[in-house]
Amino acid sequence: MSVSASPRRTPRLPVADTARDGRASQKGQQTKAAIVDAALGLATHIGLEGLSIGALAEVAQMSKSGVFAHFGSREELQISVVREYHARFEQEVFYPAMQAERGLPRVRALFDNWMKRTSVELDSGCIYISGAVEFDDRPGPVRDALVGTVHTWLAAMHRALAQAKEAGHLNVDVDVDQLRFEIHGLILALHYEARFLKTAGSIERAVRGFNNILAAHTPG
Amino acid sequence: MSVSASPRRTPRLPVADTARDGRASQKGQQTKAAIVDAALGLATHIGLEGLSIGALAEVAQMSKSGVFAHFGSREELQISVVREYHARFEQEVFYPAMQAERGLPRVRALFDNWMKRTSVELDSGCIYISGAVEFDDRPGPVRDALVGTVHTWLAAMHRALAQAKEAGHLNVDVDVDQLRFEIHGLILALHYEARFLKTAGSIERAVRGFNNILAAHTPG
DNA sequence: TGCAAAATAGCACGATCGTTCGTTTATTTT
DNA sequence: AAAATAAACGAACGATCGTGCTATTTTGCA
Repeated sequence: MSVSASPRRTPRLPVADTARDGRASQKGQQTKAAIVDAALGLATHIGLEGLSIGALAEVAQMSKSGVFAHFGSREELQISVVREYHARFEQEVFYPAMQAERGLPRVRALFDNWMKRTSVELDSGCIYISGAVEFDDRPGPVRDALVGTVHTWLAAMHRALAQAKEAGHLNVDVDVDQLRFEIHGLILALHYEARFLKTAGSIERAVRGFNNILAAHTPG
Repeated sequence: MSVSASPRRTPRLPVADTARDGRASQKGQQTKAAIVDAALGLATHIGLEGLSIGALAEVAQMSKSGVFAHFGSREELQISVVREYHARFEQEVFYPAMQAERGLPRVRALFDNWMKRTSVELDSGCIYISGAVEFDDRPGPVRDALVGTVHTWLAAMHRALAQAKEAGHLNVDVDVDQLRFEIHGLILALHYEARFLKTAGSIERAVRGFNNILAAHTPG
């Protein structure tokens, strides 16, 4: 029987079945993971929209239909990529920073990791940024997934800032949302100028910008 | 004789011949202008990469080949769009601001117009930003055209800031490049949060950010 | 070891892509 | 007016796209 012989029209949705039971080593899961890994590599270079199943199959050394069967639709593939990116972002940026103590240290750690990721991936690009451009007025589940994960991340940043304020590391009158907005701008400028314009010293500019912002809002 | 019976291989290059002589009203020029206008409208919504000759022909109510003949290649079409966007950007943002007096007033005018453009075009998008994502690691003439016009604009902003410093409107120790970087970040954050995340109040955030930056670098 | 199920391949489809070519229609020049 | 040039069209090309089928192979379990 065919894999895609589901009721009809509905595109299969194999999705979040990362082995509900103990053994997660059904062959399929691990090839799917490999495909998503390759897809992420492609998507960071050419964007979620540029990601094609044919090119992906070539990279993964599989047939188009073999790749396709794992997702049921291109959209589902894109969403998987977004989720994978989110997971790695969390792993590289968020969790390590949570080991820094609450308040300014943690805020600094978050920003540092964020910046590091943005500048390390200068030859691969950030999906949160490229995806924003590709899906800013293209409604649908991919956009929803993107918005969701970005919101999650920005909310984490917000929380860290709010805690810094509570801890007295920031002035009492500081507007946390405003701070978050300005910090976000620094990252975006870093990404734009370093990756697109190839302007030297962008990382240092971002760091200085961050310090400028903090200086304006820290007591003393 | 056929229009496209040129030497062979070389894609025609009608390009920058906006009527070297007096009368610029060769029929072709004005349809080309109309096509570029329509192309710009499409490109701001779906990006330079999303721009297809088929879709453009439909919008322009012409045949695909009729549209194509005006450019000789898709790349040349994209470049034409970049140039047109640049021209309008200059007209809307740069020139009006040059009537404000040198120094801080002009800097403010430039930022205001830039912001206005970024937020007015919230449903259409900025090609300098979407193009940066689409062409950040895709070398070629389109990328070159984009980088060139963006540099031109950022240099203009830089100049205005330098003049403000000379005029004593900014502290003598201020780093103009740093300021420009941070201001650029505010615009990018505005574009990202307002257009993609649809966060309310982003414009006010950008304005406040701008004032914060200036406050940190103005005397008194 | 055998068998059902899952995973992958193969092939074909309709659509759309950029581009080429030959022809026809408009416009301009003589 | 005719002759010459420019502009626009229509059809076709090879490629690639996502997706739908049907086989075939591989896998995991009895």
